[in-house]
Amino acid sequence: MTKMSDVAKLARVSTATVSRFFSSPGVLSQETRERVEAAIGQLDYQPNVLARNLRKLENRTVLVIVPDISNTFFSKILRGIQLVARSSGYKVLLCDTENDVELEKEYLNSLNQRDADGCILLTARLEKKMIEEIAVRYPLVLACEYYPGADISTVSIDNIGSASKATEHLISLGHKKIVHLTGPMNIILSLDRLAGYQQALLANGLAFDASLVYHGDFTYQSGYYQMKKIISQGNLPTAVFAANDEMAIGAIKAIREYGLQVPGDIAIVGFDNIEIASIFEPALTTIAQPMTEIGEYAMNLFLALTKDEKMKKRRYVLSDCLVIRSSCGYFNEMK
Amino acid sequence: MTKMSDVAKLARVSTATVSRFFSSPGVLSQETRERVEAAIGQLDYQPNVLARNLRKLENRTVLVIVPDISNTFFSKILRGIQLVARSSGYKVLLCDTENDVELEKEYLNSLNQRDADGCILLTARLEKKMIEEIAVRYPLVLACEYYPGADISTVSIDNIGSASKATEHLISLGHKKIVHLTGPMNIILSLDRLAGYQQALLANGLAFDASLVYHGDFTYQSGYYQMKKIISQGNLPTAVFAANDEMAIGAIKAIREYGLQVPGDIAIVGFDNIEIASIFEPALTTIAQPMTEIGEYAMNLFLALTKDEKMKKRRYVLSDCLVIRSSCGYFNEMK
DNA sequence: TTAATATATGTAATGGATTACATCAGCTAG
DNA sequence: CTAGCTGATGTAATCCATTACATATATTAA
Repeated sequence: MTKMSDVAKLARVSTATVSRFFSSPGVLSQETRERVEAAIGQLDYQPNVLARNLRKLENRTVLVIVPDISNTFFSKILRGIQLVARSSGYKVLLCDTENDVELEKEYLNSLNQRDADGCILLTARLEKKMIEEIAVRYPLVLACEYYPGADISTVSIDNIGSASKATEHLISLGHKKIVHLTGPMNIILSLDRLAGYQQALLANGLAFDASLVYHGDFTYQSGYYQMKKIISQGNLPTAVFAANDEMAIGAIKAIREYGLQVPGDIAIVGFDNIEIASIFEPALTTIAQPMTEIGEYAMNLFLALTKDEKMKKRRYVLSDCLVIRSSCGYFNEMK
Repeated sequence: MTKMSDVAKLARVSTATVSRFFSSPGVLSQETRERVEAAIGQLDYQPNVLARNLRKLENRTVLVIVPDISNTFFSKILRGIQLVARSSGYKVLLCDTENDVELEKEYLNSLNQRDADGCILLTARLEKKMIEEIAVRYPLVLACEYYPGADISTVSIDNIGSASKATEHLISLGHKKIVHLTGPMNIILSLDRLAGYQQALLANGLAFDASLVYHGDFTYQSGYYQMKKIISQGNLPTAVFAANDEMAIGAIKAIREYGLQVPGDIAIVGFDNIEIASIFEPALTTIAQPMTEIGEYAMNLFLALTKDEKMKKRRYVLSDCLVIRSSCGYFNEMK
């Protein structure tokens, strides 16, 4: 493998000059620059990143911790991260935790070995204190989720507001008995969506009934089984607000298995607007999160933290929107 | 950040000894080992991977080039790769090309800068010759796809055989006019599935009719639009074999929009068995690929190549199976 | 003309772990 | 008692690019 000294020798300059050719070509005289360029071309030289990394004590890599890559919601965010990463010469180290908190911890520890310069977390199940400590030592950005009151850079949407918006949509269609299918209750995002649901009920003079809240874990399966449970208990709601699209789709499947119609018998609203939401039948009314954009913001925040150690932490709240399709009968009502 | 020499000083040994504590603790005397261990604990020392990488000229990283992470088929394979990677101390550098061949080339080039020790390709759109050249210099594994006649380690299923199996299933149900929705025709996998389709027709005395072959690109959208085209042309088939599940689902959506039934009017078989295949209605009959396993095999092959430069290239063909659900009316026929 | 400044390039230390080789103590065999 | 070996540890070169500092030359100001 050709190294810098080979290029230097061929171009009759020092390695310092070759190095400058890459980092600040402007300072070289035109003649030298051309000689170095020719030597590089002739030897097909490419700098060894390993050596550069050691010298600079950085490695232009961002650890991205994802709870579940097979969820398209996260993979779209990843795509946004990667987009920005690539254009600024950063690499993306993928860590799929499969929802395992221990793995999350393990991967975060690899920061100490300098496997990456910092990280972007798409999940936040570890104790706040632990994350805060890491954020002091390394650039760290939280996307989608957040820790209330923590001094950590964050990108997300207003989960409370949008959950409320989704619920109000159902209320505006005349629904009074609305079930909420939550995500895992150990993450803030699920709590926020539940809070938004409650808020919408109260704002519209409906009583909050804890027995209408069922807990899922964001998988199709949990939506399916929780919905079966609801139906088999016989206390049928007229609408369901699911905390994500997967669960909404699982719920629809369960409803259909009991010979009921969506939205005829039960209306459904989801959350996230993953691709299948528009393709599934009935097409899902849902809250559209700007997934790629969340990823882009997260990576940009990360880069900012990298450059400016003492940067004040920022919290971005991106706007989402309610996408009305057919799963809650809006169009039927309009007829 | 504590370094090895700090530990060495505290333990009153040389850095060589500390290094040996990690690489071959057995050679140290028990007393030394304990002293070093204590010093490490006291200073909370973790070796700097950057330095180790430079010295060893490796970085325990595998580049994984994925055509589309938001396709759950690929994300499951990624999961398999990551599983094995983690247990053998390797990191996964993610490169989503979004089906862009230029990006594929760009990412592969980063091997020359030692960003990774080698790579696993889940796509193979570049010229065979180029890939072969890279495979000579770095460990390289192809998963899912392959280049005919190339000396490259590969993991895949028998696409011809399974496409044939899928088509024969339709034939066995009495279908004679079967449309095939292909993937992009510049990849071998699509060609193989087409070949399997033809093979099944011929083996069963049905003529191959090129006008029944429509080209998609593995997206929902392409399945949807191609199917609309087919129907609007009026020359209706009784069955469709789609080269992947996304297109199959898109096709079903189109069929329904024309007021037709699946499987009543048109039966459908997909390919891959992504998660939504079992949840969608009608649930999709499809070829189940062992996705996680493909990933695991690929990573294991990669590791083998890493250890043994001169290893003979291997080609693994994993077994798949036809999962019969309701999209082609098998169960109806049984009644 | 000389001092001061700008421009271009080189010298060599540096980042932190790894490892070939050297050393030394203690032991065994002849 | 000595040559030869084993086991434990140290010394120092090495991986390769970066960069603070030094040097040399050309240019400008006074």
